[in-house]
Amino acid sequence: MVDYLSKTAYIVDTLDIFIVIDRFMELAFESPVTQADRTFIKLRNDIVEGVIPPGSKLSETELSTKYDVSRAIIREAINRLTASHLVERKANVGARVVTLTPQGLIELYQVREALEGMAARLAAQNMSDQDINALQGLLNDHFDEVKGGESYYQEAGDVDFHYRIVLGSKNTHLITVLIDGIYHLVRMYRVQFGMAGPRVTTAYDEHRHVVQAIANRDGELAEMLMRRHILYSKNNIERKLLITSQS
Amino acid sequence: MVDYLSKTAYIVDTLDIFIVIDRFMELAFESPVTQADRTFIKLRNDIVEGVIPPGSKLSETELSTKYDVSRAIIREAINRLTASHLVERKANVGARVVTLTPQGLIELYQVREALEGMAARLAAQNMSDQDINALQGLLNDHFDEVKGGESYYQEAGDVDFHYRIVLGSKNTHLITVLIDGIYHLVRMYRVQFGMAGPRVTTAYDEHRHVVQAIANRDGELAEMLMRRHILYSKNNIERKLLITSQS
DNA sequence: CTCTATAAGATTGTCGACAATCCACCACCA
DNA sequence: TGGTGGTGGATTGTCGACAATCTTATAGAG
Repeated sequence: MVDYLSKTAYIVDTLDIFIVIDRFMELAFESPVTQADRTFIKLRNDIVEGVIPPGSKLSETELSTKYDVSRAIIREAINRLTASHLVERKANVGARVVTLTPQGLIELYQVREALEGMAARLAAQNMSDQDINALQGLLNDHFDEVKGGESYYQEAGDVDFHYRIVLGSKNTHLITVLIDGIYHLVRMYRVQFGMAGPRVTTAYDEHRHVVQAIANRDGELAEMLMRRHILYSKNNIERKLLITSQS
Repeated sequence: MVDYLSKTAYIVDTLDIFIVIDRFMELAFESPVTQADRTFIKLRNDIVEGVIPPGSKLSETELSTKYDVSRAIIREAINRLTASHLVERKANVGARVVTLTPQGLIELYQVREALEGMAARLAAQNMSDQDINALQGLLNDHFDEVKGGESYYQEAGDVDFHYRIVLGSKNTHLITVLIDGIYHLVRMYRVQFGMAGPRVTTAYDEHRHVVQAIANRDGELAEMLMRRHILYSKNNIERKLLITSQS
């Protein structure tokens, strides 16, 4: 039998389809094996989706009955959520879901600008030609959707785009900080402040330019364009916040 | 009695000295209250200092006897270390101290460049005049040391300098990611690869320029200078790595 | 001799109970 | 009435034991 396995890639055989997952994609796909893993993911989702609203107290005993697991598991889940900045814990007092503020959202986007800018720079240097082709293909699919008037671009396509570039940086720290730290918070803000909003077409063009720079292996330009892209997103969101707070 | 307390600052009364600590400095000073806190800090220190060498297996039972606490506490400590990227854990198998590679060090510095660059930009915008004065005072003290030939600048002064600017950004995420995530890893690399090295005078000048840009409230320049400073550090370290690996 | 399957041992995952701490309430006093 | 101190209840922190899983050693088959 052929040895498909190596140190940097392994094969998943599902329904006769072979999928190659390199060691960086592993960081994006969390595969829960233990019960604490599953509970952590459930809890995180309930927090991000607002089922458990911001500022709520997370009682360990209460949650342990609600999710039907022991308190130890809830404790571990809460600890992980604390590391993700989704909850804050005070010793001997308890944990609360973070409260969201416009200022907090701005700070989040400042970190994104720095990290994703660097990610784009590194992606231009480290992505394989194959990955870049796939990324361009993704954008073409998006183009059809945008032209066809379907504008669910933001929610799915935008995430996909940013993920690919971040993974393309091949920088472990960059990837983990963004994917299992910051992105969940961003999603939480999106849900809570109710912004699935448009900004479809311009964002699409910005994505195109970033990919073009990466394809040209121009890291410096890729970083600049990505930073602008995120800055525009931030400004766009700030404008919406002003509008909704006025009404 | 006068109310010294407020939402953003509180007072520590020690030996008749009043120290004002704002909510950002809290993020740098970890005050262990629970036993898990103390064990976490001890374990982390032993890992960073090399008492527990890279790649070691962290047996929960073994550590629980060694540090004289229950296994639950060791587990929590290990979980936190995992969040700090100092150890890696595999479900049902165990945790190991991370192994250090030149490539890993480069990736760390890439993240530092992005985040601390942004920190400098934000510091130029958010630091108080008072903080900036204190920072300049710090540099003057350093100058006397450098001139006096004492070159322990790197280890203490350098850390102090970078901490102040990061805290000056007033960005919670930036601060926590760097201070309780990345800096410990950087220190671990320093210890393990044995580099307390010089590069004193040039680094000092670079620090001066960064502070000058911040004092001028020129965020863009401050970011550029900080990024260059870190890039030079990285190149310097890479050169040393080459030399030591040759000999 | 190599490879596979099984079983023993050891390690991690999970649980419920006990201890330590905090918080709100209430009585008491100036 | 306002403040102070103590007490009871509830919540978190810590522990040891049991269950589930992986690893290693061993025996057997091809």
